[in-house]
Amino acid sequence: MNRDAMSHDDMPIGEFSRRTGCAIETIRFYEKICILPKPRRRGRYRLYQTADIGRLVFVRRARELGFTLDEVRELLRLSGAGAEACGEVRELAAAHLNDVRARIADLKAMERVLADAVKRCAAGADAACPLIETLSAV
Amino acid sequence: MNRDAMSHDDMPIGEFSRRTGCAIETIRFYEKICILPKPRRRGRYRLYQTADIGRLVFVRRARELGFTLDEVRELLRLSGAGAEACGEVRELAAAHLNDVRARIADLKAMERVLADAVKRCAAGADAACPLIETLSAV
DNA sequence: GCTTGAGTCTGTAGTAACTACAGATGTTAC
DNA sequence: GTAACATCTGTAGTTACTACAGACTCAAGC
Repeated sequence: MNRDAMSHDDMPIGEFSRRTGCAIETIRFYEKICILPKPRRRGRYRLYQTADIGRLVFVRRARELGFTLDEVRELLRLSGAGAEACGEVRELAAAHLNDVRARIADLKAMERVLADAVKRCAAGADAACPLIETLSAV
Repeated sequence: MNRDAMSHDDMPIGEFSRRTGCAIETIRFYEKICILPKPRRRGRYRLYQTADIGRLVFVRRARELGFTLDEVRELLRLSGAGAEACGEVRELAAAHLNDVRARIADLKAMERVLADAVKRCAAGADAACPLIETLSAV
């Protein structure tokens, strides 16, 4: 077994994990669902290269922005397609932005109701618990 | 088989579903995980009563406010415990409210980044796609 | 040479809160 | 009688991981 099967640029999954901030299990998971390509191996051990870091960081950032993995797949495809894909990317992002805004609106509605009930509860002016009353059928 | 096993107040799951706005499958699911008690049966068919509606509506409202089913279980327990449980209810709700606010903050951070990237993309002043650039490693 | 510890491997199951069937059985209307 | 509808049980799918179990590999120390 040739030790030089591993070049100076190669790193095992642990280092790849540290350098991308992505958990080892998540890396293997991304490989299984084809978000990341199958890496070279040295025996049964995966070998990653510095150049692979970019793609995984891209994926993690997209996830942090709330894109689903299906959307991330699409973004990865478009990111390799050059400038003419920009319109499609924008459409995807704009749709996702709408989604995010809708979720914010939903959460704000929850917040209003909760904050009001907690406040009334803390004030203690009500006979029954205002929170339980809010939830109970009238 | 006595048809009067069903009293005038009894309803089958379909009507219970319509009157609570909760899907039939969800009702059976709630029963399985003990959010709802096992109802009486007429043969193999479930029978619900008008009085059962309140509990399910309570559950659905709590869910709409973003409480988890574990929290809902707790709320149900506390709602039967009378006025002295009010403090516990408030604590639970206040913790959940914090959670909701944290999620709003996360989503707003996403919104800012996305909105900015979409705007720059639409302006078209950049050479590369600003959205892809945002996601790519620097 | 042997052990110990760290790192990695595969594969499976668990999480949350449903949702969507398949395939059987029961009830109602005509 | 038969067709249409309602209900039944049980299982599997969804999302994006996370957490093992149990095996294997490798380098360092004695």
